[in-house]
This record gives sequence, structure tokens and C-alpha cells, in this order.
Amino acid sequence: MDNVFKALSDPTRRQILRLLSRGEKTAGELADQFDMSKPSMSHHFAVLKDAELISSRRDGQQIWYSLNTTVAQDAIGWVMDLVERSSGKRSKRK
Amino acid sequence: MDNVFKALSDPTRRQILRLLSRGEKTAGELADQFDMSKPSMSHHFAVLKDAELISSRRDGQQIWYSLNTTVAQDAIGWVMDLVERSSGKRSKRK
DNA sequence: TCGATAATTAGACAGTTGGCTAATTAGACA
DNA sequence: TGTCTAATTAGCCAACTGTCTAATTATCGA
Repeated sequence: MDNVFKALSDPTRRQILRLLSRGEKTAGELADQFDMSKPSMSHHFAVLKDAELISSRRDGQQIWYSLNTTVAQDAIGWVMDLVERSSGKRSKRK
Repeated sequence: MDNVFKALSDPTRRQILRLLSRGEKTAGELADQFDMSKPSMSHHFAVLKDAELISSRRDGQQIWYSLNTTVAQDAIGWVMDLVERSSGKRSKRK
């Protein structure tokens, strides 16, 4: 869970996820959308993969990345649980 | 939004939020639940406050912290939007 | 097999994070 | 005012992050 929120905390990575929400894209297509070197982009892909927010597959010379929504849903679940507990709280204060 | 996800990426801070989901607690009460120095805890409170995930009020010598669920809901919103876009995607691949 | 292309890995470096101890601030109360 | 308690701020340090350039790996096509 640490890795998921950490991955989400960078604006470049959130934008990558946005782009992938429309469907698979290659590393190059994604990198073209940012004013950043390809190795830096590659690093962001690795962080997102480590958090399992994205998956990848190779097709010839290209690597296709896609969004992994189940992990994103886990993150939603954690925060929602927090909010729900809060709304159902009974004051235990003394 | 950066600050919110960054704040959520630390397990100590997520546990603080959990504890606060049951209602207001003082800095001291919270700090007692962790095997960590009070200044370190104070640092975590500051990170959470900066992200506006918690609010604080002073009552005499004590500072009472409470969960701010609206910002947590904003975070849920961002991730949910991502998942929804994804489920409604039409393949734009060429 | 050679050269071109797509992408990652390696290594450097400045800035940030998360922990600590010591010092300081703020309030309560005799 | 003086002292005790609650909490934060200051300052230090090792580890981590995000960026870059240079080097490497993997694949394609002639």
C-alpha cells in the first residue's frame, strides 16, 4: 500500500495513469507526451509497475503499458474505509 | 493532491488517520500509540496538516487533532475517476 | 551479421524525507 | 514569578527520490 500511494504522489505518474485510462500505450507514445528524458520516464514506469498500478508486455521492439485498475481500487478501498469509519464514529472521548 | 498522496504513503501516518477516524485525539494520546519520539510524531502531524487531511485546535496545554474527511474524499474521487475512465474506454489504438 | 530503433539500466547529483536529540514555546497553577 | 507539562521547532544525518547523460540490451530488417 505504501508503494501505491507513493506512486500516486507524483504528478507525472498520475498523468501517465490518466493517459493509460484510455487504453494501452507504448513507452515511446507515453514519453512523447512529457518534456522529460526517456530514461526518466522509464523510471516512472518502473515505479508504477512496482506498485502494480500498471502492467507491461513486449511486442517486437515496443513495450505496451496498460492500467491495472484492481490495485487502484484497493487504494480507493483503503481511503473509503477510513471515511466510513469516521462517519460511523461514536465519541469515545472522556 | 501531491501532498495528499504523499501523506498517505507513510504507514505511520495512515495509522494516525485510522486512530482519528474514531474521533478527536490529543497529540500525546496519538504519540503514545507509537514507538517513536514525540518530535517525530509531531513531524507526521505537520505533514498531515499540510495535506489538510487533519485539523487541529488547542485546548489549554493540549492540541486536539481530528480527521478532515473532505480531503480524503477528494483523493478517492481522483482515483475513482481514473478507474471509471478506464472502464468506459473505447480503444483509440491505431 | 550489421546498423537503426525502442527501451532500459547504470551511475551521478541535488533536493526531500523520516528519524533522532536538544532547545524552545505555550499554558496551567501555586 | 517559577516550575511543571504538552507540544513544537531547530538542527543533524542517513536513506530515498527525481532528474540527467552515457552505456547497454533487445529486436527488426537488409
